[in-house]
Amino acid sequence: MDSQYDPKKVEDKIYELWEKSGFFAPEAHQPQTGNPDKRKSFTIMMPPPNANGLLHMGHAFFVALEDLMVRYHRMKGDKTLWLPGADHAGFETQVVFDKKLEKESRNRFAMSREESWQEIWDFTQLNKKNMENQLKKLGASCDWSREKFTLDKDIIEIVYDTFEKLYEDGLAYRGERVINWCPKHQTALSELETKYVEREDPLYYIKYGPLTLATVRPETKFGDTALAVNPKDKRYQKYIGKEIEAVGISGKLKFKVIADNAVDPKFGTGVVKVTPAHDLADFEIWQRHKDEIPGPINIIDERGRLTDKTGEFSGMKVSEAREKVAEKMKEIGILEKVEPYKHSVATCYKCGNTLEPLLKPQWFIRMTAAPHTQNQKSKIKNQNAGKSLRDGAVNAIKTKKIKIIPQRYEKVFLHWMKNLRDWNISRQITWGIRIPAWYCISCKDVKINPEIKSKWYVVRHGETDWNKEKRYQGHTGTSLNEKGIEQAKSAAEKLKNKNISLIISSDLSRCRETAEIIAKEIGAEIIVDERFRERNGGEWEGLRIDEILKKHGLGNTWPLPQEFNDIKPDGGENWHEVEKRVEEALLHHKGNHSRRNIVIVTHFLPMTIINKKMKGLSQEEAVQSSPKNTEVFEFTISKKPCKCGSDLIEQDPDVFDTWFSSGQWPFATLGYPKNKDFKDFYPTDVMETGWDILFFWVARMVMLGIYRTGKIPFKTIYLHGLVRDKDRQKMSKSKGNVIDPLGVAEVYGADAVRMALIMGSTAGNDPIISEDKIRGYRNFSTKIWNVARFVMMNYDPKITKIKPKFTAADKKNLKELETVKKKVTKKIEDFKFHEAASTIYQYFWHRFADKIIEDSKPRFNSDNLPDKAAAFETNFKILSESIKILHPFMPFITEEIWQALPVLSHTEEPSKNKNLLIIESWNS
RNA sequence: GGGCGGCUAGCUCAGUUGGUUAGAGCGCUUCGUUUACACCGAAGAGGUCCGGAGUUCGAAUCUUCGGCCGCCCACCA
Repeated sequence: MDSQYDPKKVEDKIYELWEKSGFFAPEAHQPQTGNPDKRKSFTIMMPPPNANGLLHMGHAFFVALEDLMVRYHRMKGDKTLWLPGADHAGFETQVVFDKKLEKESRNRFAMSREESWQEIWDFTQLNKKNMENQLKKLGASCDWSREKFTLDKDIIEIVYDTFEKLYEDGLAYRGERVINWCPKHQTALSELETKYVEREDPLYYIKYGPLTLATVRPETKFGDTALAVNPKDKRYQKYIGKEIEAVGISGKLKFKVIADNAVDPKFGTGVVKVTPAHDLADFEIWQRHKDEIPGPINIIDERGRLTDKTGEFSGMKVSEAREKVAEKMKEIGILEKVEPYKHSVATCYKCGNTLEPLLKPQWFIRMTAAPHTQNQKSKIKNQNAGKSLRDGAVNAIKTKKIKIIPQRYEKVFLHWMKNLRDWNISRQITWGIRIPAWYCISCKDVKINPEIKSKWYVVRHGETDWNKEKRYQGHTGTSLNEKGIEQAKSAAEKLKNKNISLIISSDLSRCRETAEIIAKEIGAEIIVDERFRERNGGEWEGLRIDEILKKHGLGNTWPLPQEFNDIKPDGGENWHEVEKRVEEALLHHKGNHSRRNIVIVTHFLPMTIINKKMKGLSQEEAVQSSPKNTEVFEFTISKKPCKCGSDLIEQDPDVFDTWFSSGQWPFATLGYPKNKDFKDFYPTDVMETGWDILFFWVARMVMLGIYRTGKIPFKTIYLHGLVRDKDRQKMSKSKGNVIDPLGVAEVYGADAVRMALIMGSTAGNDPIISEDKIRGYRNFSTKIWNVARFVMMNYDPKITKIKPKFTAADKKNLKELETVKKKVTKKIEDFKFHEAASTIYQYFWHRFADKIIEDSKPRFNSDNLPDKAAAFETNFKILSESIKILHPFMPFITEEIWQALPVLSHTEEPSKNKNLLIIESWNS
């Protein structure tokens, strides 16, 4: 054995040994005693790291804590499962990806949904792979065979079922509401994703006829629909219910004055303007006074610019418009005064931009309402049935079914629960689980998780030279050019893996060629139907489009004017005739092939017509959405036709808030409700995670877990803090104080990093880590190593066969070891990991190494063999027992030493340990 | 506007239901190579436990008032 322990030489080797043994899986290890079927289970769901980057110290921290518990319970003989996973992390990943695009001067709004999805998918898969390796380097003894990704098929199915159940219970609804909108990321955010920052802004006092009101947002005045005062405010009694006339920027205005309790008479002048489209409070005022005052007027768009309803300010950014509007008000004399004013402004927690309250249809979850039906699917009978999501969770905490460590967070939890608002779960980004809400194309009726009969993909042929030269090409058959062939190939790529068995093509060569290229890729049969031909141009064939337009006295504008469609050229067709045959064909094929996923390869005009027919568009709308070469239109046919008769449906474009799906993690990963794992491991035991996601994640897991399964998702919530540097600063790339856990693990060993994270950190408080500290525990590794070296140096198989004569001190020392073990056990059970760690650290170094071993040294020099044997055996016992106790904290070095220790026997020949330390019994 | 946490050795932190002389690591001082380890050992210096008042035989610990630092929550136009 070398005088110093080299983690680089052993860690990978040891991890491989563990992994190959299969003991990370709960069923692999059967304890020597007791009925294996009656074993207690111990389960931790690993908080799935976001698959959008590398692991940082925070991850290393949870690995240290969770692995400690898991290894301890595994050694205790529990059926121990630590289930690893990765999170697609919707918005977070989208932001990372958007930044990456920005660097490459691209942006997601210019990409198709499929394109950006695929790219993010590849990106996350790569990260996921890296993260798995990193977790292994840190020694995580999780069951890789059960690893889950939040976008796994089975997880998505469970998430969909939950959504459907919520919908049927009346707890999920689509509502038009004022939501927080980030103009940079172009998506709605939940209450939790907003960060309020204190800001000083001008407070404008504006004259509205006889009244004056104070506002920080004069630019929203175009969206005002009323004025409001407090009903008890004596000053304004005479105006309540009356209409007042005011001079506005764009002429005279009339507003009704209403009375609402939300108005604070002490603030400003006690009068507020009501802008229901751009302020949540105002929106709610409007809802209470729907009959009296006009509804919302949208005057700010998704990019944070004023809309065309604002006249000269249209297109301006909000901040710019604010100044301009105020100037104008000053000009016309309605701006009374301006005061500086401190208030908090909602900003995007990611980019810091000011959020715009906008009115948008979104899906919400009711947090405080009881489910209004007990649908057939919910067979769960328990005390939480019929309770709101909130009440179920509150109940679990109050009755201590779920304990939070540290306990003070129970209060925080309950307080947050008290103030819950409905949860917006729609996000307008591509990356995430698409909401399984579908709408009937004609009557917009909502269908959740509808059964889909088939999908139709309508594709336009690739480019021909005539297309390129902008010449009219109706029934003339020309071939694809080189670009056209490439286009057809890329269309084929998009249609791969869609289970398509039939291609219906126009018989014209450019379509047939496109169809053949697609068929070659996806392996479907082709049938031709000449009714899908392009409009016959007759005398126009081969002429340049602009010539044709000129000849008929039509302007050369795009889209082509209606008159163009109505003309019937000599020997050709007009729009109407094409429409007739295309519709006929469509009906025919729908009758015959509606159960199959099919591709129709056709032309510009027939495709426009199909789009019009399928989606019930007006001709004008259809023309607006005309296809480019090889563009694909997708149609979904529902198994069950809508009440209105149509069977075409389209899916909501939005995706779920990430936390909606990860909120179902504990039961979804266990395959609720069918999988045996669910029975075996749910409720899980400990949810170990950071306090910063108590509301985001933990609260949602409690609510959704209870709602869906009727049982709490975990018994104990252990919250850890945020890892900080030695100056108590948050670690961040911009501060340059980030310590890469894998980097330091490489130098000092994963054991040292883990120990450094656990020592001196208590639940709920921020742990402090520095390279010095890690170096300190590397030194401890060396100490352990050398103690083992010393003990084994005195190993002599001949002496071990001699009956040892233990001294009183030996007995006392062995007794003390037992006490230490009991203490460590108790501390672990009580979730006081740092105390457990420091107990064994203290004992091992300053009792065992410094005292017991030192005292034993002279005994090895004597010829008193029974005493020598006793000295060795005492040391050996303390060493091997300490190694065991240290294992959950420092798994690698302890396993390495364990493997080097012989099994002591007074009778038989000594042999190597057969067991791996990870499954050595803690109790014996 | 509510609420939470922290304040203990030069630094970073522990400190169980109130109970001897308040602990550890790092740092500092002196000494030391002996059957492992200098990534070590021995000895040592270093404290008004944020401040005041109270309860108690006894307070770092409980109560109360105040100070500073950090954080969370809340539809302040």
